[in-house]
Amino acid sequence: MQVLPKGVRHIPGFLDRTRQEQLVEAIRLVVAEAPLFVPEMPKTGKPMSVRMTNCGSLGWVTDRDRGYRYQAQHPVTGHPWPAMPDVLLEIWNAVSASNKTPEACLVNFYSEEARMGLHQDRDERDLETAVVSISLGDSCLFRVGGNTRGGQTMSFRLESGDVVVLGGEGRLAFHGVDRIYPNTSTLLKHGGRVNLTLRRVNP
DNA sequence: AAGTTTCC
DNA sequence: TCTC
Repeated sequence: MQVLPKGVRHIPGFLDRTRQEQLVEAIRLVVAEAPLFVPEMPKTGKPMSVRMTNCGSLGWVTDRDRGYRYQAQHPVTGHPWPAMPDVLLEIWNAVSASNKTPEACLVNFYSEEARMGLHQDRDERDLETAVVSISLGDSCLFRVGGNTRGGQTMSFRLESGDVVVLGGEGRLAFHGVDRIYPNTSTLLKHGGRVNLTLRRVNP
């Protein structure tokens, strides 16, 4: 019997099709203003397989020279990130159990081949407020474990419209994306998966 | 180290 | 707090 780690909440089908389409349109506008870029691993400069952008007052970025960080400007255009769409704030308010507002929405685009290795979200100064993750487009195999790298993990499928909340004991759970299942959704005309991660950065 | 790997 |  598969049991999610404590503090990890999977809400299948939280967003209906209309809501998902509303989100896609909002993200389309974000990407038009803040183009997707290829993040680099610290030190090595090795490109990650996802492409990303952000909206909100802060965005998560990484490059060879400066590593993982939050900053207020797009690393390529130098412009401020687009505002957080209201639809994202509504979802945050519904599931985060926080009175604080999210400062960052990281937008990760996964092509068929993209993966995300197991990691913790710990670049935020606020490690108490939950992290909220929204899946759109193609399904993926999501892996989640405990708060140490070597521990037990489990995996399950995430589908378009699902929401995952990492809160409480689950806030620092290791998690990643093992694979994308191509052509499993009609939401995105050109396929692929979009993950939206809402985070509070400052306490 | 959001790196290797767990997928199939 | 800054950096990876």
